[in-house]
Amino acid sequence: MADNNRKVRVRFAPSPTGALHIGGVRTALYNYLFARQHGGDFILRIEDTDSQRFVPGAENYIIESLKWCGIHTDEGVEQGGPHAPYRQSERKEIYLQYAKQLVQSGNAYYAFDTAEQLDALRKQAEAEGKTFAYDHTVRRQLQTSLALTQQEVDERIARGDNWVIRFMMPEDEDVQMDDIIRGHIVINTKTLDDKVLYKSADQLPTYHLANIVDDHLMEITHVIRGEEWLPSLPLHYLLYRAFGWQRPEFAHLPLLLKPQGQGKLSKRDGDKFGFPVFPLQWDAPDGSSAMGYRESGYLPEAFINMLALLGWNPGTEQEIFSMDELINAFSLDKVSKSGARFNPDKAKWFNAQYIRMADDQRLAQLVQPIYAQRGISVTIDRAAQAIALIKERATFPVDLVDLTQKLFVRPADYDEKSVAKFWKADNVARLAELRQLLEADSITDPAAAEARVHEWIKSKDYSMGQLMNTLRIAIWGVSQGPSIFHIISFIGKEEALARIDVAAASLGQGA
RNA sequence: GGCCGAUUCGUCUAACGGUUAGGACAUCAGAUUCUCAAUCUGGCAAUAAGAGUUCGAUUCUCUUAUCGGCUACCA
Repeated sequence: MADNNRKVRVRFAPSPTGALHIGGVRTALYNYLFARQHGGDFILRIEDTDSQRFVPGAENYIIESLKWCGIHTDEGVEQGGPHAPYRQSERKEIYLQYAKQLVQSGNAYYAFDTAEQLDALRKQAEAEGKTFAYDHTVRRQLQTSLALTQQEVDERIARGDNWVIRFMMPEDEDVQMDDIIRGHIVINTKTLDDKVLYKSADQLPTYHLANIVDDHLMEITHVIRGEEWLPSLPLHYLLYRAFGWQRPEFAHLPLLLKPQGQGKLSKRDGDKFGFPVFPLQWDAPDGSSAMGYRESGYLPEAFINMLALLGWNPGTEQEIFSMDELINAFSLDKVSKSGARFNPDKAKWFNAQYIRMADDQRLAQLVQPIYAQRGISVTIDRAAQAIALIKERATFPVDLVDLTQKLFVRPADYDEKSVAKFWKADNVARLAELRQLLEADSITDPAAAEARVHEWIKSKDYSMGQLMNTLRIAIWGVSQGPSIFHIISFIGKEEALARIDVAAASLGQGA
């Protein structure tokens, strides 16, 4: 059915009902990767056909999120394009004519039931232990254009009665469908109901109609969306057939599951799991706010890499992928079929890998505000040098500052445990000797200085671990951290000697 | 309830009828280091259950179980 000569065009079509969660971002990402790999277009369409659930700011949030992720749209609400507008609320007029076309062709009908009447029918069915379905068994008994005369229908519409247009589902037909990820699927229409295509409540189409019409008009070739849409695939197939349109290929992605508990990840989950579910911080109109990956210190490349591997894998053992590598390696038939629960630890690991690979200057820029916040003034170059010393031990940008802070500011206090362990009379006396040695040394080359000091310690038959840690406490405040000679060479000899003196004055001679 | 989908280490996954069922994260040891990380080495750890088909099933079929989705004038 799909014509392989058509240029690949895919869309990400979120509903602006709140922040985009990571499942949505992943759907966008897979669409983007697929488009780029095939030299096609990636379109951002906003499906705001639910006036009740519309949330101001959500659309902008979606756009900003995609930008941060490095997912570039070719056409969409922001930059426009040949099929503008890309916001369904601005395409209102289009849908009604298509809905009417379906009525005319005998594929849909008007229904005049009120919400109360439908409610009553559902309650009644429930009381009988059944589930009410608006389908072929009832559509001729209810107030529909199938049961009423043309004249009655015209009158009701003319006098302003509420009406909807419903799809007329075939009574008993096996719909044969193909999904790129799931293969062949068959569903009998007996189990399906007559879905509303056009709503009276807000004079807008439902998702089903708007989606098919727009995908057709926008020449979408592949629909890549979440698995929650699988049940409506037969309806969509039938709609394409009713219109006589060429339908796109479909791929239904496995869902992202809640990290704990059960169910699919939802927007309401916010960051209650101790890590974000949103790409960017989301300040909801109700005043609540949820953390984002960006604000938590994730690099967008790490975030994307982690997300790409959640439900897809290249079949090789490669795990670190740049966006370009992803575009190259991505393939829909390597997308897994089952839902994925993601692992916060693995996400952190990815971030650490990317911090390690990141350019020192870039990290210094990124972290500059944190230094400033702590009242530490450093140049980018100096910060970059400091970061180079410790970046392989950082997971988040804030770690870079934590780990380098004392390169710029003397230790404010001395770690109790370290002091108890190493700040002893013997060690302190030897530290005084070592101080003299250092004073006489140039310490321009950390490795050479280290070699000289180590040799001296050995010649004196002192304990390496004891003395070096005593020195570390004096200079660094705690018995952990980067190479002490790198520290000394970074802060300079004068500062190092001063720190030894300060420590001696404040910690005394030791026990 | 009905319909649809899924089911490999704790987690993400590889193995498209023949492997000692592989990797990564996490975890636990050891090595290394001036310390802490990082790094390296090694360990623990899985085919939901039961029937078939087959010389041979993680892989194909069926049943059961479990999980998930949908079942709105929401998307």
